[in-house]
Amino acid sequence: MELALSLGDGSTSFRDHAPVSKVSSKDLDLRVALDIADEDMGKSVFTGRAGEGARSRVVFPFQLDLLPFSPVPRSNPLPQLRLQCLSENQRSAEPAAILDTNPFPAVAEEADDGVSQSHSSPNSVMSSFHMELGISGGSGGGRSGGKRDLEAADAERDGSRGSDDDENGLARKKLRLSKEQSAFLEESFKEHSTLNPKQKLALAKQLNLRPRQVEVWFQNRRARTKLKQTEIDCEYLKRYCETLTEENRRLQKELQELRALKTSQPFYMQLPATTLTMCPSCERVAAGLASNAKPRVSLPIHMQSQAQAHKAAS
DNA sequence: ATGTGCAAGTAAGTTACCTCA
DNA sequence: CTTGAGGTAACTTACTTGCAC
Repeated sequence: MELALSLGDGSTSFRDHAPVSKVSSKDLDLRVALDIADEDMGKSVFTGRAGEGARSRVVFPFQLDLLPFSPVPRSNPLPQLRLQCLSENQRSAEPAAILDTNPFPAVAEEADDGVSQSHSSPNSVMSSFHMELGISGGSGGGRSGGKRDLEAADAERDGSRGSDDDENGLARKKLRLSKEQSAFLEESFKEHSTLNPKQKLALAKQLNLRPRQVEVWFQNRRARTKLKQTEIDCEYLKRYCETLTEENRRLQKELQELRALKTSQPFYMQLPATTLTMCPSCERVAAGLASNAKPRVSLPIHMQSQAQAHKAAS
């Protein structure tokens, strides 16, 4: 058993070799797999304008296994996030299946579909979307509505926004997407977490939603993904901290033993440190410890900068 | 080549509605 | 029936980027 432990300096390229760091002991089995094709992907996926092809393809399967004490069973693992920004060609590809159980004709691409789209998802028993007249306040529920120009611009942009609602004095009403609509959007999100206008229109048409609804759904979906990832990161850091604390405790104990050994058996301690190692069964020092042992635990790349900053600060 | 204004896109944060225990 | 919590659709704001001038 090697005792080398480090936060990692980020020099390890996860791209070049198997991105797995593993720590094993009798009470710990922690495995982190990280595959990042673009190191600053965390930013690059969600920034910049979609559909410009600047980033042809970013794939980052993120897998985190925390065993055996993880509260999350392996049968129901934390979500394995696999987000892709597809190339332009892939983006333009039409979804294989068409899901449209709506008896009403799709009018999502129409310029001023606000009212007509109030029929959105009439097939859904879950849907509560209906435009109620006579609710005071114009734009939804006391909202300021101070951005009329922007909303108008948005409406003009994709022919979907609530300006027409406002003009009609219609309050924001919450649409509950049907299971079919949600499932289809989820499938689409798996293929690409951002949409170009063409895809947005196509999805809206297929699902009989307004393009703005599809856009909002993807925005919220990305936010949920990020939130979930943050929770995962937080949980991992927590366990990582516990591991470090435990290792620190063990090293302190070992140090005490070595000091005691030095005073009682000075000849034994004349051996070079590189020949010392630890017996895996009794966890006491023996010969063979590598002085240049590699770090056995490393953080995911996207956490390393934080850890280093923290390290530097302390 | 550089600066500026605009349009379009996104993330982050917030609000409001709906469902359910 | 009421209520509070949680989920989520819709919205606002701030920022970035690309393009035309």
